[in-house]
Amino acid sequence: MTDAQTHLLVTTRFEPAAVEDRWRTEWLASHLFHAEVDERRRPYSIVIPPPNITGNLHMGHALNGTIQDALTRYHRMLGENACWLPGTDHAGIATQNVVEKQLRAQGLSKEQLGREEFTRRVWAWREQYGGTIIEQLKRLGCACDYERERFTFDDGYVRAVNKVFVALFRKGYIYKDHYLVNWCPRCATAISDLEVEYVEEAGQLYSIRYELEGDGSVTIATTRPETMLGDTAIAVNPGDERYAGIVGRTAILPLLGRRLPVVADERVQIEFGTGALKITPAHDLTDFDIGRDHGLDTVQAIGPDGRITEAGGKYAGEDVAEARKRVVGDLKSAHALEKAEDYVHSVATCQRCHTHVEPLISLQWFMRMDELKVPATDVVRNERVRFVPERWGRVYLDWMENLRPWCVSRQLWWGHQLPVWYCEGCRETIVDEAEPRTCPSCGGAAFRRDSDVLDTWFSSALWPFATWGWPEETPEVKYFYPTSLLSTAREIIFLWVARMVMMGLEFIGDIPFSDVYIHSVIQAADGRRMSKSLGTGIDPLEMIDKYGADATRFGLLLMSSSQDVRFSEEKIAMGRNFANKLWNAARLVLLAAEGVEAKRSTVDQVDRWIESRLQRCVAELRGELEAYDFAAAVDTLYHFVWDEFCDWYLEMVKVHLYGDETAARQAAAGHARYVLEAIVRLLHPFLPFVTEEIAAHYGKSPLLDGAYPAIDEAAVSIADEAAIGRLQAAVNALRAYRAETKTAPAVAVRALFVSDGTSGGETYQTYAAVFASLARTELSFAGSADSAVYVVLVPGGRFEIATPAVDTSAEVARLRAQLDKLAAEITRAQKKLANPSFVERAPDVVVAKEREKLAAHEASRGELLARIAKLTQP
RNA sequence: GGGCGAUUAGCUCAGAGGUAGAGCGCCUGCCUUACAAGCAGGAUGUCGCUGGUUCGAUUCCAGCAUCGCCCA
Repeated sequence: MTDAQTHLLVTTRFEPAAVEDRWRTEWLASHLFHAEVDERRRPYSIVIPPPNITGNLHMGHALNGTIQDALTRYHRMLGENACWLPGTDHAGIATQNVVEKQLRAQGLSKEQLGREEFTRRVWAWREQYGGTIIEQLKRLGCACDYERERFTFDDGYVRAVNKVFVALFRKGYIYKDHYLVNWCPRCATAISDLEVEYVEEAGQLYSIRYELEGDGSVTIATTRPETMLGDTAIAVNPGDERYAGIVGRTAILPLLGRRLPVVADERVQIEFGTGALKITPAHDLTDFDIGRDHGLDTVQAIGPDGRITEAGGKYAGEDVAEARKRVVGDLKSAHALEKAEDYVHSVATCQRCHTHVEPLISLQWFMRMDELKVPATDVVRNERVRFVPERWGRVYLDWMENLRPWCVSRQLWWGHQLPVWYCEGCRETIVDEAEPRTCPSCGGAAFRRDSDVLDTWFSSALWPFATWGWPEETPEVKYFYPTSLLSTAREIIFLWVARMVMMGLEFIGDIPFSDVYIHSVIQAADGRRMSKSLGTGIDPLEMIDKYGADATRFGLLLMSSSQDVRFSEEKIAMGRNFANKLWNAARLVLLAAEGVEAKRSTVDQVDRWIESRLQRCVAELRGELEAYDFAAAVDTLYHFVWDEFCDWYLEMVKVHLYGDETAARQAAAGHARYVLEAIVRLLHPFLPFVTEEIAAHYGKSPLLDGAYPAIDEAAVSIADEAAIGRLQAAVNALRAYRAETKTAPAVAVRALFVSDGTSGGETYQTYAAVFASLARTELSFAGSADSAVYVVLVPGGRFEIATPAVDTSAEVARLRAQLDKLAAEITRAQKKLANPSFVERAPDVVVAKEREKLAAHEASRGELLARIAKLTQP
């Protein structure tokens, strides 16, 4: 016996930890996951949605990683040239915040260090911690092409970003403008709409009276009274009769005395508050639009530091909260405050630091989306880019329709600095990929670079092609682009997916991926969001430690769904149990089939049956994978392996494996090996470690280099399935009989089969040994039935069981109970068939099936009645 | 305010126009020589409510209720 076989023999429990470490090392050392351009093979490529370098693996990453890995391995085994490219995102604000926090702990600020030194520190931080999440993906078993790992801030990537910026600028899509942006006073930068989180807060709705010049007044309602310092008009809806008379008049701003025109605008909601709206163009988007359309003044009352500006008169320098208090107090004193009611409203906050966001007019760089979004909308509408589940395609389209210009500049130090220079001589703006030597306008040679950096998503948008080496014309771009799939979380639809599609179409002239799979959000077990701050997060690495990576992957896939799901540790435990089951099945087969090669055999009906079932399993599985239905795929395999292969096939085949006939033993062992090897390959994309470990025992590792089992329709046999199905039903009936009659496990039962003239008996005769082994029942097929007092109905007839100690009344009760059930079924079927509408309008197959059922039940009832009559004879 | 999704066994979730399923948990019996992370057997449901379509609805449609998510 070899060492490997000894190991098999003694390891009755699969221990993941050591096995996983060994294979991970082996796979990486042998460059198994690396893919090269190969025109002769069909490419299958995935670029990972790059996690932040500040990130740690959470459940979402783990699920997404498992999905991408399963698909990568699956396609690789289908013979495609699969490449899954990993990498990370430099994550502007997030990373800057992390490093600033670290500096603060040392009593330092980034201003003290200066930009250059600060950037150097961030790079140092990145060197130390930025690779964490990629290492964690390795623990999950992810078959990424780690040799191709990219970072959104590596040198080549910077070139791609600059090239894109310059090109879009030259096309006129990128421009500089004063516009209202979301400003985070704490982060001191503009942030995008998508980085704003709306939080319900208890506040107050203030009604403030503005006197009109001449006579009268108008009352407006606002939740932010301090913004009145920036008011430049009052607006009412033109259809609002209450205010028809005041349009065109002038109101006086309380406290400051500024004169405000009263304008009419459709955008004012008649129902809200009093129906009259104060207009603060510098601090509200609707007001900004109204102001622009009516040519109103813009007064910036709140500055970038979140404090009242000089325009706010005596309130200048106060922060927003203080100013609100004082303004309200002063309004009260001036009798301009009519009322203040409690009011719950949603407040814009910064997703990163939860500071209240101030809409602020500011000079920023914008990107116009009007032209770019047209083709990007088309490709989703005509399904060249397909969303799964498809409803997310509509979400994408809705968002695209309402796109506003994208503010791409950020006032940060960590990020892609704009490729924009200003001539120190003539103030000329020069946009180019490299610093200019001389000013094209004045010939000067001194420049100042724009200090802003680009929104992180500007660079992420290039990920599907910049990762393959663009703007170089690399073979990779040609071969692996468009990629096959982007698998991601739903919030990413806006952040990345949409922008990747626009950029891909613009710069490569083709879609970045054909499929977009949006995976489930995994919530905490109690239905809350999984989050570190709530303490509801569960670390996938802990699950890997506890149950193994295979089990974690299996559980996550089982949880995945087309909707949100709650985390279920039970499902991971199922994965562990399943891996263990597979391991033990492999032990049985490999030890029993020692020295026998895998060899398909069709002599035995049981062998043909499992082959037929295997084919159905493969067909089902393939369909489910094509549909990205991972939970179903994993469930299909689970039940095939456990219920059919282990519980039935292996149990039945033991008769031969442990039997005396060499030929039958060899055939059975060869076929069992053949099926086991197919199963191992089928499971490999989901449970890579345990399957590799098993395959190594018969010298077929690495599995990735092998083929995925193909469908062989010819091997599906309805007749064999029917025959073995009857055998299973008969064994089940005998087991139920044993349980009902409390027959001790050690007691063998003797049963006489009496045929009802239909098929079934032949199989029972052939597999009498199976009954002995699975139901501890010795069958006979000839003899007298007279002594039989117990009856077990089975397909094709009945078993009559003679037992020395006959309990007639118990048996009659048992049969009567069966009779009751049958009677209910018969009544139901009769009723249905008696309904003329049913017989006329239901499909013929359905009616025929109902008739068959009725006939079968009536026959069984006959059997039962006869036995009861016999038993109750005096 | 607009949109999307959910409501099925004690729990977590599948499912499908034709007699309701899985895993876990529960009950009974088994350390049967692959596996007690196992084997065999068993119990459990007005499929959220109200209407409609249909021969037939838990499944399709409408409305309602409750919960969740996204967008504003």
